[in-house]
Amino acid sequence: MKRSAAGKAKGPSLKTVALAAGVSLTTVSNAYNKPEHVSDEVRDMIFAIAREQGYAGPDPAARSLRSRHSGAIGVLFTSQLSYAFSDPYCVELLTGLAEVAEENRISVVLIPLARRVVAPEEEVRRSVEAVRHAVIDGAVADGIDDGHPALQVLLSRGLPLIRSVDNSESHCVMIDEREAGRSVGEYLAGLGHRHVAVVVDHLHEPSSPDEAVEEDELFPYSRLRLAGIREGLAGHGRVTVVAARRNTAASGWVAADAALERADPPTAIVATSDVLALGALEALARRNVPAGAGGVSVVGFDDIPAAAPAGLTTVRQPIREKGRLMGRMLLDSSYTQRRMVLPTQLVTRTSTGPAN
Amino acid sequence: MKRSAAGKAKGPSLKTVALAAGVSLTTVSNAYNKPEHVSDEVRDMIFAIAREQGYAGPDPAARSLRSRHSGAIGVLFTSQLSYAFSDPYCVELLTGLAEVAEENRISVVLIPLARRVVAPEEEVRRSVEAVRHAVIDGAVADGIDDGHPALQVLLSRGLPLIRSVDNSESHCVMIDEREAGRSVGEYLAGLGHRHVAVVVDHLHEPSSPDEAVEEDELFPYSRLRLAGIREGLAGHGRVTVVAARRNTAASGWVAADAALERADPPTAIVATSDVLALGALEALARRNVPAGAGGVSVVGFDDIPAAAPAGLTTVRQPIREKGRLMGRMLLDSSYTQRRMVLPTQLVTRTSTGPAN
DNA sequence: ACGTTCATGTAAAACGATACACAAGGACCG
DNA sequence: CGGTCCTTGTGTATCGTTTTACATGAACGT
Repeated sequence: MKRSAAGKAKGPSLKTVALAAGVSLTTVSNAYNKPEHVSDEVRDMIFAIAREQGYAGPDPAARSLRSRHSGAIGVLFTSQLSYAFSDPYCVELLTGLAEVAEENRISVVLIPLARRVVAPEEEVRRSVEAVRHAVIDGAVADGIDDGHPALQVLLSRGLPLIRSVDNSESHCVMIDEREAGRSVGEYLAGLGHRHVAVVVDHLHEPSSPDEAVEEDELFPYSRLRLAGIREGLAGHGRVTVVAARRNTAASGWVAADAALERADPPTAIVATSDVLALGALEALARRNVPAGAGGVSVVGFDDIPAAAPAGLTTVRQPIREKGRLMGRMLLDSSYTQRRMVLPTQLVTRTSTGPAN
Repeated sequence: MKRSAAGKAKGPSLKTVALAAGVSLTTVSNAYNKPEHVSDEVRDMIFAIAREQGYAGPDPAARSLRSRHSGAIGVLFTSQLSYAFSDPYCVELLTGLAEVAEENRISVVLIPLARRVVAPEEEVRRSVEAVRHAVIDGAVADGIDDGHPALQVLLSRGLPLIRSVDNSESHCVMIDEREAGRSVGEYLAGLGHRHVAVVVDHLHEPSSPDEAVEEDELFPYSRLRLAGIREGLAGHGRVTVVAARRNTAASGWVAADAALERADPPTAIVATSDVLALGALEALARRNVPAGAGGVSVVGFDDIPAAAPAGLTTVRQPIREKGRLMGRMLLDSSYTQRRMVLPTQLVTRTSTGPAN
């Protein structure tokens, strides 16, 4: 098994295999990609020689370059990957997307994005690079605000993009965020609530929950939900906005606690996500204030799996289905639809009741 | 803004930009990749022309082909992606890995693998294809049994691979699964348990929990844990093995229930994962049998986040740290270590107590 | 004034595969 | 027997970069 050490020791390639097999480049390529175009004998012979040379099949990068597609799609996150996995909403969406990707035999590339508004220049540059370098055929971006430079790059690369916010320019799968908020406002107004605290998920991290909230800097969905809530309350009640530092139960706890601490505490707390709302429930529990009837009402959004066990009233949206649809819209060319609005539904549980 | 329609309408490329800017290909390339090698003036000019042409920067596939690296690593799962996200162990591991990937500005490609032993031929072929086509610089494979064809492909592609099972041939970050099992066996023996049911996560789906379990077909970790448990009991007690169809609480419930239904019910149930163990707790609750002292003891493995709230006795392993280390071993070239064994620790909670 | 270094920039050769157009030899058909 | 397919293959031209090695002129110390 001695090997001649002459010549440069380059790895095996289609060429070396073709040479050894005495067939053309194309034939070897076909053996891998279009087995039906090559006779069984020749194909087996080629594979045997490939194995012998330690050739693992066509190089994916070269294939992608030449064929102009890669068999992978990207998922853009507004946050760190490491955080995304702890967000039930993200996980659920990703699950739906992954289902479709699997059906289509496509793999999924996770790409974290910096938060545009506040991220240090460096962060943004970094996420643009990530998108620039990603070998993908398209992407899904959830909850990323318009004009994030990374989206621009994606678009100018000519890649299809599916989003979850309303935008006439790109395809999207969305819910009517504002309407969802309104249903909550109306519901609370109907229960007699006159002062509602809204815990919002903030784009940047405010130094304290008391800091005035710049509504420009909210995530698109937070802004719309907040607007909807105000609309739904329609003058029946006033709103105090409290910012959470991050979309975690702990942050929700802190923010809700600050609201309850006020001289004029609210009779209801709405959080722009269930995770925050669960934190608010925690805040109430620690203060021995009951949630719902006879105490302070709490409402969330999304109806993540943990909401029901906690008795949390929330606005349900079909998260997993949303992920699936985004995937289909991206991968299934028979989907001609450009824009899809999914239904939402207020699910009342024990965390809400009439105002005290 | 009329455009000459002559010539083929190909997209912009380094070449078109270089031509329009009156500089060489290399210079344009450098403007993107080695900004310090190009004067500010020229660079800005190049970017301006690029923007004008709608050029989004060097093509990732071509870059990968030429430079021989892609800025992405793969994660191989034994299961469907859609399922992996609902497995707390996976999520935790992924989180750790993602942290490191982010630090290194590397993106993560999710690649599902078919279960080798039983998967239909087609499934295996499909997962091998997925690995073949993935544009990655290396991969992490957790809990995948030796000799899975996809691993072979990866290896013959010459990609670095980090695994979580003991194998002298490849780098790995692991725990001493057997020892972990033994600690449970010894613990239960010490508590006086003489009959222990072990709920194992099975590679294939047995038709019923009563079916004889082929230990060859267990996941590597299940097999080792089971062996460890036997060793720990060391003749003080006997073991009944029950197979769960999948690694979910529901399956754990069914399997545990079957064990409890026996003529000679066990006094303790060990499950090879916390998820299964939580299902076992559920089974006890439904039967109004207390868990732990005065009832049936339940032990799990891994100490996932949900274990503590449930009072589940379990063998803790530093899952997230494991993910981080796998990532570092793959990405940080200063990590020369080939093999790393992480500590485990039996964490006793309320789900265990003396045998009745 | 001379060699050395630095800052810029250039030219040409890979990188490894797939698409496209076409060819040889049978089979088939009327 | 001539034409038309079908099967199995073959060459060759790209795909769009990065690399490697080299060129140019200015700056600089001695």
